[in-house]
Amino acid sequence: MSNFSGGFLERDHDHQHCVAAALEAAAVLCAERGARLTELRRRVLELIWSGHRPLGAYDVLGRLGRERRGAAPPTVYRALDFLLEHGLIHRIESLNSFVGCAHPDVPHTGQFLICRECGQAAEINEAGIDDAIAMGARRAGFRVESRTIEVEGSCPHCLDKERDGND
Amino acid sequence: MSNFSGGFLERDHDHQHCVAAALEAAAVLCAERGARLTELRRRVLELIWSGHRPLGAYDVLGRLGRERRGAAPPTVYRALDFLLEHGLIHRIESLNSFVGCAHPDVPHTGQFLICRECGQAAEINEAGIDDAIAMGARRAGFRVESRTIEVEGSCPHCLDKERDGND
DNA sequence: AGACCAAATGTTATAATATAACATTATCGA
DNA sequence: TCGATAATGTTATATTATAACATTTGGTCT
Repeated sequence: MSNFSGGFLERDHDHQHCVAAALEAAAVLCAERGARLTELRRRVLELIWSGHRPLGAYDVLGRLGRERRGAAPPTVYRALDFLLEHGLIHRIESLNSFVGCAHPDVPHTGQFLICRECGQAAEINEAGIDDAIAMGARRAGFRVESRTIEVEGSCPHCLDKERDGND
Repeated sequence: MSNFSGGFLERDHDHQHCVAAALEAAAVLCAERGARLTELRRRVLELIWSGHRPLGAYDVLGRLGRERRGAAPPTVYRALDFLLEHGLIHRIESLNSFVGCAHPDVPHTGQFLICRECGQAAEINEAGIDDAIAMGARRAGFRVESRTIEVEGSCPHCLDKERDGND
């Protein structure tokens, strides 16, 4: 599989289905692990999946607040911690925000392409990146425990728009 | 050059010299560019170079505050912005902190190995990483504008200590 | 069912990181 | 020296994140 997750990587993206599939996968995975995907956690995951755009904790809180009284920062951060622990979402360090993971079943650390125009983030899975990091670490005698790989730029869709505006 | 910058990458590290060299390089570079490396900016750069440990803005502020009355967050953030603009420091996204750049003359985006034990960060320059990212981006039709590459783990020095404590 | 325990959530307060907006001071070229 | 511009000072506040303790919920054991 060369394409990995959603957004601008796919030509015809059925987002309804994409969200439903993510929620279903999460349910299955939590059941397998005996982890409790409560209503709150499920709802936070759904909000994060509402777009392929990383969402900040306070964005989530804002949307949640309208429907659940008593929603406060810890409400959201605890749900996010749970989702992170189970690999259901990734944190985007450079944006202080969170995005859904399409392959929570396979342990991995994310590699992200983030569009500065439209804000969408796509997760890729380029073995060469991890290989090259392993190489660099080996040279330095360094033991790798986790990686943060976040690439900013312009997504194909926004590049097209740019060309239409004859750039 | 396989080693790139300081800290645990070098066997015998003369830190006095390392800081002095960085400050001198900054002075030269700013002179060339007609940029003003003021006393404040120079001092902030020096504080950041005080170790190969990324320093938070408020750490810098704390140290600065003792010697300069009227130091406030904007004081520090403005100096940091200047240093970032001129490539004299890098921002470590995953730590919300800042670390000196040993090669400000060569435009590049940093690749960091960050030790969870001792907190030191080393900058490496592994062409294969950028190549692999370029490959992944090309596959996705994505134009790369900047990269965040931060690898967490254990540095050789801390791995040694771990073994001494018969791990 | 009832009692209990642990996990999840609610609630209040506050810590840590970052920026906005406007006032003052320093520097440099004309 | 004057005036423009850049740098810094100052005050206030926005944004992101966590601590600490109270309450509720859900499952388990008898």
